Amino acid sequence: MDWSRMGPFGMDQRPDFPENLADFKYQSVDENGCHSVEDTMKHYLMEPKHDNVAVDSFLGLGMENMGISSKMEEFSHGFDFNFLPDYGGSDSCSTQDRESGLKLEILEGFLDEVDEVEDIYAPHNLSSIGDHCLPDTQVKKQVSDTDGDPYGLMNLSSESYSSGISGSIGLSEWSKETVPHSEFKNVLDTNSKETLCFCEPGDDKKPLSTFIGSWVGRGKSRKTNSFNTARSRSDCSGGAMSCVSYDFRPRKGPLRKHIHTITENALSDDQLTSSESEDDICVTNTSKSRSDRRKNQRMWTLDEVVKLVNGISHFGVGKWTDIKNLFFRYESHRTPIDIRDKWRNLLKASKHVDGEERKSPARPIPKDILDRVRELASLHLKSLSFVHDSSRSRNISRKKKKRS
DNA sequence: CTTAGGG
DNA sequence: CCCTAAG
Repeated sequence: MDWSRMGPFGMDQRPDFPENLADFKYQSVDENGCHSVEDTMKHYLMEPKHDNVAVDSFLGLGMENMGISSKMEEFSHGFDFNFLPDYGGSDSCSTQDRESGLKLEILEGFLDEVDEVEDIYAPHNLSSIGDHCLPDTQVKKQVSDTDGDPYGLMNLSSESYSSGISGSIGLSEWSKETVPHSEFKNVLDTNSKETLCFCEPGDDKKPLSTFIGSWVGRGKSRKTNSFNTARSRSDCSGGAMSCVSYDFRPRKGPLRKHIHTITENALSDDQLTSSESEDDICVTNTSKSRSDRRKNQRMWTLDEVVKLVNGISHFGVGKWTDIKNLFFRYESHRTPIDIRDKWRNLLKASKHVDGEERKSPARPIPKDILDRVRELASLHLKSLSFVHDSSRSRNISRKKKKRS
């Protein structure tokens, strides 16, 4: 395959591209005049392949302005596309799994049509949990097969962290990044993916009930919001491809009422006993004191921090929504704002390091990560000043034009 | 809606 | 983590 001609997702690997057109047809039966098969298909066929992950935004530097876009090709050659999920189904999923998954997807599609309440999902196939955890070993092997682990990521991941790290990109040292395997899965795999959260280490471990709870969307227009990619790629929330919002964080105001409605309709209370759902249920007093606020606080795991840093080196500083959608898609908490806040804190921490590590923070951030934070920060500043300079030069040239 | 900044 | 104002 000629990878150089492909975007990050590859030609055949659009995450939301239906694998089986015949099956897909069934889904698109539409009585509300939403999407005809043809329309939807056209949509899929015509749209650019990867408007979400622009290669040239990898460095967050607006490289096209720096005149290195011509190098994009050699750039692409440098990529190790191993991090891409295999949508062709050659390794992790048997064809059988895939088919049954698809059929269930169809059923869910119907349910989705019937039920306005935002997407309640059951896993396609619980047995697929194993399948999805399985690539772990391969994944790790890949990492060690490529040139190692410059940021000690492997050390950060516990043994059971099966979403793992599935590849690296052969750029300069600083921009070498890893992309979480689980983040790149097909929409069809959505639920099995949520199961991957089981395997995540640290205090973020989610019990089954959480897992169930997070099938319930947050409601509101967050549907397209938290699933920005869906909106930008094609409006799949309209019918055929159902998109899930995993945002389940409690909110003040009318939204809370909505969540209650959903949960009451969808799940019995004893199913909602996990930490995450508890948050939703318990926090009924709308006016929270400052200490109560902390109840919602979820410590950032090291893995999350790494993901954040990777996300920033991927999209650049400020692309919080992009980072959320790509790297934190299945962290139901962690809104783009949270991510931004964490970055701000990291920045603070990275600046403090040279003085004395004041009061040795409870959860010290590894030095290499802080180094990377600093690197990215300085890079961001550079790009800012670059923008500034270019805009200034533009203005100057405008003035010159005006004169002449 | 998304982001930045302040609390 | 939350709130608000600005693009």
